[in-house]
Amino acid sequence: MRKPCCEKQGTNKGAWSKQEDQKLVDYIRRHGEGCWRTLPQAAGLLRCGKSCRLRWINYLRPDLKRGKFAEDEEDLIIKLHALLGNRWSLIAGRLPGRTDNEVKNYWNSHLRRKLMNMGIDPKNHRLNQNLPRSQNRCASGCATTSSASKEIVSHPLKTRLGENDQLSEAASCLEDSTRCLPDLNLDLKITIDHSSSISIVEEEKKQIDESTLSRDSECDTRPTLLLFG
DNA sequence: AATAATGTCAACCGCATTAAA
DNA sequence: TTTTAATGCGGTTGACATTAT
Repeated sequence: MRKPCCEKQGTNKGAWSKQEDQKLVDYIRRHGEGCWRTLPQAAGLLRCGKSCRLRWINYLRPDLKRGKFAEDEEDLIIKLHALLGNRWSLIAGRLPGRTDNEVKNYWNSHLRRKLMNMGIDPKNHRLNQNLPRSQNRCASGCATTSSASKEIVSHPLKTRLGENDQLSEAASCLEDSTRCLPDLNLDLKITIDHSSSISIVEEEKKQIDESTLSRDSECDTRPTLLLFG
């Protein structure tokens, strides 16, 4: 049996009080982030380190944006989800001031339903076959209206058994979309306002692909895709 | 006005991954 | 190389708010 992450006896749970927040913020301002295990005691908090970390990352960090998601942020989340699946921390990493928890909650409460209403399966970003084509729009951002020009370069996507099935499904969906949605420009290269977002995504996908390829290198008929918003 | 249903979001839990010994 | 502890991540839960009946 695995030990608990930290001593749980006598620790508080549930919502944080203002005083607790203040103690945590003060401590991190003085000593910086890290060493979450010892932080609670050092900061005079009756919380487990995990709880402190989560509170800081999701709520107290000064660089958090909070508030309503902008339309271009929505677009980006949808596109990144199509590429990366439920890798919320990766997705959130491309949205300055947003946390993985926030992105995940927003996806589950807003975007998922939005896609479903558009006749799109939010799991794999495929068009729902039951709806007439005129009602089907591409999930990967092309049905949105953001004015910002965007680029998503998808690296070769391949199936990794189990956890990454979503990736390959999304990839094949994107591939399909070139055929079924001729108005979608999947040619190559546009720029994006989210500064370095795409190049970093590209890098991360490369890493995913590399680990994928190292497992099954026999197949190399992989599409290179690029989406326009 | 009261109650039920539904939505939202902060926080927790358990597993996976990484780093250190 | 193996073991162990710390940290990170995604799924899930539960409290509270809002909307519908």
